Amino acid sequence: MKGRDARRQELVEQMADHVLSVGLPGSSLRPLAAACGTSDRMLLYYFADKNELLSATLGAVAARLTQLLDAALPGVAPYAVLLPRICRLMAAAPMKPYLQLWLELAALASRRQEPYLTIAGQLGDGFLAWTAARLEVLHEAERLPTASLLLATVEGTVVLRAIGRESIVAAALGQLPDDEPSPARPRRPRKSR
Amino acid sequence: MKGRDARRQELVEQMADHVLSVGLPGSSLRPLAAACGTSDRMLLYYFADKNELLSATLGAVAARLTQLLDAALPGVAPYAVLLPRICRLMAAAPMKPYLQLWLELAALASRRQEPYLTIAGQLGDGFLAWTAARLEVLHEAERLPTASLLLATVEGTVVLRAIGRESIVAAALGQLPDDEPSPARPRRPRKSR
DNA sequence: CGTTCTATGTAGCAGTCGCTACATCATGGT
DNA sequence: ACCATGATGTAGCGACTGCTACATAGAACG
Repeated sequence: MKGRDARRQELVEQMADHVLSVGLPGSSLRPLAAACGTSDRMLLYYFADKNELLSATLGAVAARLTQLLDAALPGVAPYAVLLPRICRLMAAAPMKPYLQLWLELAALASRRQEPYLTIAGQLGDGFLAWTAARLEVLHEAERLPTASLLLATVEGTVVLRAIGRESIVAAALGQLPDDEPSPARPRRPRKSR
Repeated sequence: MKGRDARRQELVEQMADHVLSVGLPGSSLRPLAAACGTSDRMLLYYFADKNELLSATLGAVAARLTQLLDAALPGVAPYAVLLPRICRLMAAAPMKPYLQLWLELAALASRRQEPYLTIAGQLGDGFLAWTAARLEVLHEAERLPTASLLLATVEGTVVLRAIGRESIVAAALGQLPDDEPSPARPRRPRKSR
């Protein structure tokens, strides 16, 4: 009885691993159960149905992502610096599973399917808050609009990278400083460090 | 014998209708066949397998999208005007089925699955070319980087709208002119204040 | 006329999907 | 000692998946 919630949490964490590695299409009950070392029968013993099970799992994934993002980029920076910085963060290997899942969520949310729409929406809000908190801004009134614009652009680079067009991302960011706000712009990064 | 290619084309167009209305998840053989008034048996008579069938269908969808986009926005405009203009175009009703499909494609492409990766990549290139052609730019060298940045931001707004966050899109575009490049910026158009 | 080729129907295969009915076993409270 | 409860296995259902084997009708062609 008391172990029940604990067991649920164990399962959720293991399912989160699985969902992150194979995504939603590979997350039917039997593979999920196998990844937990149990049976589909038991998953539906601990969870009412697949929807509840997936909601819990995606919640856990979201929590991990939040933690991962909070750990990265502790500093604050103005728009022109923050944008390429976040884009590079999103291109890093540890983010890949999350972003693949994120796109699957977005596609399902686009068809207004629950629970995906709600979960994706919350994740989006979290993203925006995280971005806004890291944005250095002259007037407070600019913070949310600027963070929104920044978030949109970052999301766009995620899509472009997903379809194998890193070149477009690079060209887009070429419009902006590499890292520190450098005034003149030779595309070659400085060799010293 | 010769009617074969014509028949294939008929089927492709009808399947394109169906895919646009229900997306890839609802596009298994039997529903697709029903939408064409035929049987799964016949689809696989005209196409080698589901992959070939889907590739052809998505190609037709891409052609329609290209036509639709070329018809819209004949004019040329600078970055700050073109961005909100394209974003508004993407928010228009006729674009919705295409963008839902686009996100599904992006999600599959993100997992490097063929033929989706290739098709999505080509669509992305088309988008970029289309954007670049409509961008008014001071120096030709800026065209591609600027169009890339614009495209990324537009794609981002598509994602944000997909997850039901039109508010974020609005905030982001609030950073930019509504249509004509007007210098001062009271958010309420034209009226007194 | 007879044959051959194209188009189509009917049936079904082996697999997966989410989900459930039923049986069993162990444990712990009374 | 008995029984209730919780945990788990086994088996299966009905629907769906992509795909195929077989049969057949009709048209084309010799």
